[in-house]
Amino acid sequence: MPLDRIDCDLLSLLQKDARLSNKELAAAVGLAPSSCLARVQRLRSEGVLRGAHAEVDPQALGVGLQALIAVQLRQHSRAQVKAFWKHALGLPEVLSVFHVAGTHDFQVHVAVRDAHHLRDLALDAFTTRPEVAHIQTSLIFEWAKGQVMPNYRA
Amino acid sequence: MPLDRIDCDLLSLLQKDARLSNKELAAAVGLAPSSCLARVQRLRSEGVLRGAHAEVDPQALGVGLQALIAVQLRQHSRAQVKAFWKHALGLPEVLSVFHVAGTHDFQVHVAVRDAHHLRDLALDAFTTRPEVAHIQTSLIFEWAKGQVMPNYRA
DNA sequence: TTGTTTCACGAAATAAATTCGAGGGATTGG
DNA sequence: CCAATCCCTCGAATTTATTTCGTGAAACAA
Repeated sequence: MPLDRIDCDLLSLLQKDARLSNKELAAAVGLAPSSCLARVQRLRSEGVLRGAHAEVDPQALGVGLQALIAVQLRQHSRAQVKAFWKHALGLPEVLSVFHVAGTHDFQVHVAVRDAHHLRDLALDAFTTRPEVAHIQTSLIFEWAKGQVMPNYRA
Repeated sequence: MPLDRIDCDLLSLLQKDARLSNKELAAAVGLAPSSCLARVQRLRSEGVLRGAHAEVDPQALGVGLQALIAVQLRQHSRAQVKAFWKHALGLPEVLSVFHVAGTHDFQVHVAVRDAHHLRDLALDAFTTRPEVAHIQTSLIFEWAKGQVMPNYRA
């Protein structure tokens, strides 16, 4: 199941705007709506297309500050890694979690109300955890996402 | 323009699954389809809902490796920051860019084919840049996104 | 009270998604 | 070389959803 050029175009278009109608999509890739639909359904059933998520304005939700929190664990046992992973993903303030190799073990992207909230979060949800040895918080000035996942199969 | 409980429910549902039909959405929040549509349209026109993006399987696109590249600039002039920002966002390998305050100036999330590709990217697109003083690359073992942007207005 | 605003509803009109049968190439096997 | 098969496409018909619009009820202000 290789991806041909039309599949790639579909993936690219839907990553930029998942609300494109099947009709618009079909026109954009030069296919009849029924053929286009069949392709998109195939991509979904194969797991290449995993879903779609709406993007909301953080400020409208009262998010005034975002930060990256670098976390170092005390030990690198599988149990501790898993425990922290689950804990972090369960916090409402957490937007995403990276488990990384390097000087730190995790980078956690958080969205908070303000500096006060960030301090409380760091102290209550990170520093006090038994598996956490050390954290280092970096304020985010600006944050942007690339348009699409690169495609190395093209 | 305050967000009431129904607005928040809509935002939450659409962040989890932007492909929900208006009909399903209406049923989920207990509104008639026409009323639900009016709310979603209002949220869009107000800029609270910014759009929707499909999620694709990185492996299906030949992405075998992801990394976080921490970047330190030589100087912290506005010109250098802006230059690097634009450069990074223009690279196809870049998924997102964080401009941060702290020991580093940027964290760049990249998706590459393999270790070779990562080395080439680091050397050709980061280290050789005039405004870059130093980089530190961290392999990503695992990466997960939280479900929704937290809502501090509720 | 009275006027005004806001919001939800449902029916009708419009438009879209989805199903299905059939035809055109290309590849495979005889 | 021919025939059979497969894969993908198309377009019309059907089903389903989106969108528009007029109405009316509740909340609020004067």
